[in-house]
Amino acid sequence: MTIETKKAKKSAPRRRLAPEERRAQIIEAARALFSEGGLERVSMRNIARHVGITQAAIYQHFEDKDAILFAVAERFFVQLIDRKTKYDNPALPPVDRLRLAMRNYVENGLANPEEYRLLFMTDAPGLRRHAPANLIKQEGAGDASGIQPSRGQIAYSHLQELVRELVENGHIRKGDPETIAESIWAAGHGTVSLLITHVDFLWRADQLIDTQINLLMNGLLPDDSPARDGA
Amino acid sequence: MTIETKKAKKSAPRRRLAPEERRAQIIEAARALFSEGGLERVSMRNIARHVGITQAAIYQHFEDKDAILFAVAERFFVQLIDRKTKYDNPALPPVDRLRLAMRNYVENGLANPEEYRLLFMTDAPGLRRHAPANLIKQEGAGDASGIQPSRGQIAYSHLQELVRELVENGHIRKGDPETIAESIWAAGHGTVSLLITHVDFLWRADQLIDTQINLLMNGLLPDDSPARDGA
DNA sequence: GTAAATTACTGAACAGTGTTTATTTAGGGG
DNA sequence: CCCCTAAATAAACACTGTTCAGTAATTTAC
Repeated sequence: MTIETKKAKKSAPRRRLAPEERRAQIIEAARALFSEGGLERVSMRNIARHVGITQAAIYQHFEDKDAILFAVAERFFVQLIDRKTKYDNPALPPVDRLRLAMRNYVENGLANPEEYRLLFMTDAPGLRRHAPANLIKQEGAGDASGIQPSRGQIAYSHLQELVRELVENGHIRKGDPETIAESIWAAGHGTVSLLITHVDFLWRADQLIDTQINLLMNGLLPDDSPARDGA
Repeated sequence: MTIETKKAKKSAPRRRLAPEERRAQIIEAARALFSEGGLERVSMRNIARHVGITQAAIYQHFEDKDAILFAVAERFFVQLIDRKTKYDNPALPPVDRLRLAMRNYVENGLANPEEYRLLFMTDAPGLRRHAPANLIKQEGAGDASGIQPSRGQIAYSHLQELVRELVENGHIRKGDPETIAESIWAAGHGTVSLLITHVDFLWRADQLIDTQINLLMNGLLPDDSPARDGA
């Protein structure tokens, strides 16, 4: 109760860490906060509190908040690609591979709703500023431009390639592969996006996912295809 | 330069308006700000500035910010339903009506991207708190519960009814009408949602929309339907 | 016509946000 | 051992939504 009380709150001894270690701590704290409570819970002060430093110290390691979020978001694509290479089998009939790819996409989205929302449903030009190039699709991708593609671009290019193959070999109706790939993405994205946003809507998720995939495949496959229907 | 300077900034004479008039002003200001610069531009202080009052005065007319946004959002559904009753024709073949409905939905979404994002892509429990009931789909909708449906529910019920009719009359493959309606919504939503979010992606929007609708219809229609294909 | 009640409105404050600045200090290299 | 780089801090800025006591303009009551 003395006048000295003001000085009583002595600041904790300053602990200096190797940049890469601190960086990892920050990303991990952000990731944890993010997937437990969404963007709303991720504030610079909150991250700093969990790491044990002050908010301003973070700027020593990241340009701004979006740079942290971008680092968190990249994990999503890593997972998506990991799961893809795990479940996909080039020996399978290409049509089945497309089915699997859609399932994989939807399930990965539903399993990481916050990351999904951040990457695909938020108008985040700030976020995209930190991507090596375009987050998803790159102009003149495949050419010899020096920029290395982001993980999002890699993931998308897998779909592009698969569709191109399907069209070339006549496994699906003919059409512009580029547009068809976009359509497939849109169908999958619509499903994930609605399910994670309108949680009070009375979805029967499994049924919706099956129906969505079946409808799309039915629309894509030629009438004489043996893989048709089922729905 | 006198000491009086502090008092020099005389506050403008206080103009008191009828509540309904002020309310309309606030909604209009919010709507204008919103559709020109998105949610980011809509702040209580910004709205207040445009109306010519202080931010605190708004709380005399709206419980909170979400209540204003809800009022803005309702306009979207009004438009959607208006356009529907304008372009839809019960005399048309039901399959064509579904095509038109999808087009209408997509175009209305693309024409009002900010409202679309707010209503369908944002996790806004606060917004939904102000809806008379569920924003879109109501448990036991159609029964004699006293709650009157929101405009979103009305719009969605139009789709439900159309699909039910199509299934009953065998115009599309059989299946659970509820799930099929959800699938159709998901396909349309995916398209709108991607187009308005990933603006730097190199879409060919018109082509995508056509393909998406054709794919879906092809998936829905029985093999012997004369309305098939085209894509 | 004047007094009383109602309420739209103001100004100031609170706790939070992302970011910037000047300053301190920890820890490794010469 | 000292010095210097850079990681960390404290404090501030401008913004956010919201609350609250007090003021003043309009409506009601007599």
